[in-house]
Order: sequence, then structure tokens, then C-alpha cells
Amino acid sequence: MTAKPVRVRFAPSPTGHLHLGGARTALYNYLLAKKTGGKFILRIEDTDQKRYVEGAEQEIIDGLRWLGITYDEGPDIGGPFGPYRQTERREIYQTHAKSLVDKGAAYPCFCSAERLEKVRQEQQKRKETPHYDGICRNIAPEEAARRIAAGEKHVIRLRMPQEGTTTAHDHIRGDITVDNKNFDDAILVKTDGLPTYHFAAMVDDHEMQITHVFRGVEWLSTFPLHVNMVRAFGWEEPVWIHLSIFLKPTGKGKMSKREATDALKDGHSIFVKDLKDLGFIPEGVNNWYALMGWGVAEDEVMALDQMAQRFSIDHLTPSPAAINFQKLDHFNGTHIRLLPTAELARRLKPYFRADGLAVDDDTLLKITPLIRERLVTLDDCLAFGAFFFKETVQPTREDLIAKDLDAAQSAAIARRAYQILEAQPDISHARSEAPMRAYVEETGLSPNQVFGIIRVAVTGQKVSPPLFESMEVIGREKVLERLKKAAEILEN
RNA sequence: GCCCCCAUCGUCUAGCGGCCCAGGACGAAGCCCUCUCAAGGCUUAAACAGGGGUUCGAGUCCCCUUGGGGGCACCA
Repeated sequence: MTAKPVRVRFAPSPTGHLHLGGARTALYNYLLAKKTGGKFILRIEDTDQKRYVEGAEQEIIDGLRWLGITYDEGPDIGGPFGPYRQTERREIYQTHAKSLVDKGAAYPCFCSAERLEKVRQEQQKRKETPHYDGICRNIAPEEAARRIAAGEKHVIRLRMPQEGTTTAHDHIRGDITVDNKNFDDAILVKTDGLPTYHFAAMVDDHEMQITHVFRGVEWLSTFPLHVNMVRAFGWEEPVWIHLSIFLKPTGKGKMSKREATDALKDGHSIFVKDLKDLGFIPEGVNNWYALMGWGVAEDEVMALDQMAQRFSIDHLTPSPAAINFQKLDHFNGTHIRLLPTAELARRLKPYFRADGLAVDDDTLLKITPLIRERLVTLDDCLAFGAFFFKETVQPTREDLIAKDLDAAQSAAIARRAYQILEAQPDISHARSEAPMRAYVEETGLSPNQVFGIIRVAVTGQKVSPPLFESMEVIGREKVLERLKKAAEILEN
């Protein structure tokens, strides 16, 4: 493939949360730019004032930043092809619309939305495909100019060819040929003077010198329309790549609002913001959705820079992909284990803090290697390590009783463990394990039974990081104290 | 209804006419390791939607059927 530097763009509309599909489109753009030494642009498509959501643009920016998908030009950082918000580019669209009208490739249409709606309903009643009836198509330019000058409300429509076919080329799907009679004369500029997506996107992609366009398959049906527009201008076409959508885990249909809520209850989400809050790390998240639609033969675990090296638009797949949250868990856990200890500790800290625990860095650094391979998400650290930061633990009597033993026997073991450990000069892993194993030997019980009692006594839970390492971190004082308390609980 | 797209293990995918009795990953099952839970190692089960062509030869090319998805707005 070409190593020529590309100019690519992610162009979301600020109408909701940044989700998986958007993030993946952004990622592929970013990857291609990095791979070729090109530029990646963020452009905000905010021409629909009705659907505009306050804060959505910021969420997109924050989400991309968190994911590590950085852009070279964008609304918040500027760039040589700005502005990067479409509402700030009105004049540019006006100019281009005028040039198209002058060429006769577009024309003003004075039909009201109400009339069009009526026409549409009548067509549907007659079981016809709804379409614009084209009555303004043949208004003489002079008359149109007069009506515009008189202040009559109008839109600008593209004069689409009414016969023949249009063939457009998609990089992963090949040629797509459609009969031109299936197309309406699409609206380019709305009554409010703002461009529609169709128009604004084509104009901006040209103005910003975009070489490759990644977008969702929802644009595939209007693809020939866009190509016609670009050709009407006489512009060079970019390489088009239509990415498939994500299906819900069952593979039947898109994720619904309800299913998104259910996923959240299960600790998963299709929204970037949630994923962050849920304790997923960008490395894991990126790796996960990158591979839904990009086929890699082997060695699937990759960081962003490795992905950029290996990325190719020739290995993108056209078929829709069902979301698999189990795989997200896998990638997340894998990338957590790949993090250097100090870095992981740094990321874990806020989760302990949020739980109201007094975290000291020294302890945090010691326990990080102990809990690391047990984490699927960052907030799992609480389940495995919260007790390290607590003064006391509250084991239940039930948990303290080992399998096949009774309370008195278990208490005796706790007492004996106390004596053995107290006799040691310190409670380091090296010092504690050997005598304890010797004791297990002596009793004829299983390590599981004996260590189980001590684990519950010392950590307050049945599942914990390795016992001896844990005791070393907890410290001699507290370990002995907790052992004694456990014996008392059992003896009552 | 009309138009367009898609189709390999349960899921994500490799495969771009012979290298494939189809490879990897997640998940599942079993074994090993083991103080719990994990992590790790090994092993197993699991797929070319169906039918026609083209070709010496098809998962790979063409057509049809079926199934799935998307679109048919002064929304993106």
C-alpha cells in the first residue's frame, strides 16, 4: 500500500455520547495517519441545530484524549484549514452552493416543508417510494433570482442525473452501481441557510484536502449521491471506506437503549465515558474494538503504536460485527498485566481513594504486584486489596471455620499460627512460610484448610492475594492481632 | 414496499484458485501448576448458510435462494 502521507478526518455530530462505533472510526483514521506520517483532523458536524446536545462536543474531545487518539487539527486546537466547526463555516458553503447553481448543477427550490410532507404522504398512500416531485427543477434562473431577491424562503437542491447509473467505488466493497432514478434532488442548503450533511461534508472534505474518508455504512445508500456531487464540482474523489456497524452481542440487530442499560448493569458499556468509569483502561478498550472490523492473523495484543505500524486499509472487513464484552474483559486484563508496576499503582490509587481508604504509596507499590494478575478492571483492586488499607477486618465466624473442621479445631489452629509467627523475628514471606508449612505437615491437615483459616483471619475474606506475601505487607503487629481476634470469634 | 450492503467455529477473525482433512483469539471442556482467587502452560470440541455454475482444481470467481444489516428527512 501507499506510504504517501494521508489527510483524514473524524467528523462526528455533537448529538450524544461518544460510542464504540465513533471511537473505532476515529481510531482507524488516527492509525492511518500515524502509519503514513499524515494528519488526522477532528471536525464537528453541528449543522443540525435541533439535535445539538450541550456538552457533547466536549465529551467527544475528552473521550478521544482518554483513548489516546490525538488529532493534529481540530476545533479546540485550531489548524491551517479551520474553522473546524461547520456552523462557523457558513460562508464557505454559501460560496460553493452559488457556484453549483451558477453552473446549473444545483437550483433553488421554493417548496414548503408542509407541501413536501403532503406529497410524500400521497405517494405512500399510492404505495410509491417517497420522492421529491421536482417542480422547482425547471424554474427559469431569472425567475428564481427574482423570487430570492424578494426574500422568498428556499433551499438549494442538487440537480441529479435522472437517467443512467452512477458507479461509486468503496475500498473494501468494490464498485457500487445504482440507478439514478432512485435518487432525489438532494437538499444542499436548508431554509436556515445551513448546509445539510451531504453538502457540508463534501465541501469540507475537499477544502480540508481529505484523502481518505472513513464513515459508517449508514452512508452507503447516499454514497452515489455524494459522488455525484463531488463530480459536479469537478473535484478529486477521496478513497472511500464504509465501515460496518456493531451488532448487539447476539448478533441480531443494533444495540438498543434498553440493552445498553442492561450491559451497564453487567459492568460493560458501548459508551467511552462509561468504559472509563467502569475501570477499563484505554489500552484494553482500543485493542478490543480495533479488532472488530480489522482482521489480524495472529498476535492480537497490541498497543497503539504497534497497531499504527501494522494497520492497513486492505485488511478491513465489510461485514457487521457482534459486540463481545467477554473479549473486552480479556484485553483489559491482559493490558493491565502489561503495565509497569509504578504505572499500574498510579492508576489504581484513585479507586482506593474513592472508596475512602487512606492510601499510602509505599503500601500501594507493594500490593500492586500481588493483585495485578487478578484484575479485569481497575476497580477490581478494591475486592482484592482494600483490606491492606484498613485498620481492622471483620471475618465472619462461618468463614473462619475450615472445611471438615469445627469451630474449636479452627480456633486451635489460629492460636497455634499465632504462636508460630510470634516466635519469628519478623513476618517476611521468607520467614513465615517454612514454619507454617511444617506445622501443616504436623497436623496432617491440608494446606488449604490451615491457610484458609489464616487467610480469613488476616484479610477478612476467603479470596485474597497470596497469603504470605500479603501478611508481610500487613505487618507483624496487625497479623498477630487479627489472628488472636479470629480465635476469639471462634471460641465464643 | 423499493434500493443498497453483508455471509468461515457460539463470537471476533486469517484465508485474496492448488500451501486448508481451514489457522489464530475470546468463550467452553479437560489436565498441569497451586494456600484461595487469578495468572500461566498443555490438550480437546467447535465453521466454509443452501443450491446451481466457471475451472484440471473453489472457502476463495459468477448467479439464485435463504438469512442478517443499512437506507428511503430542510437528521447526521
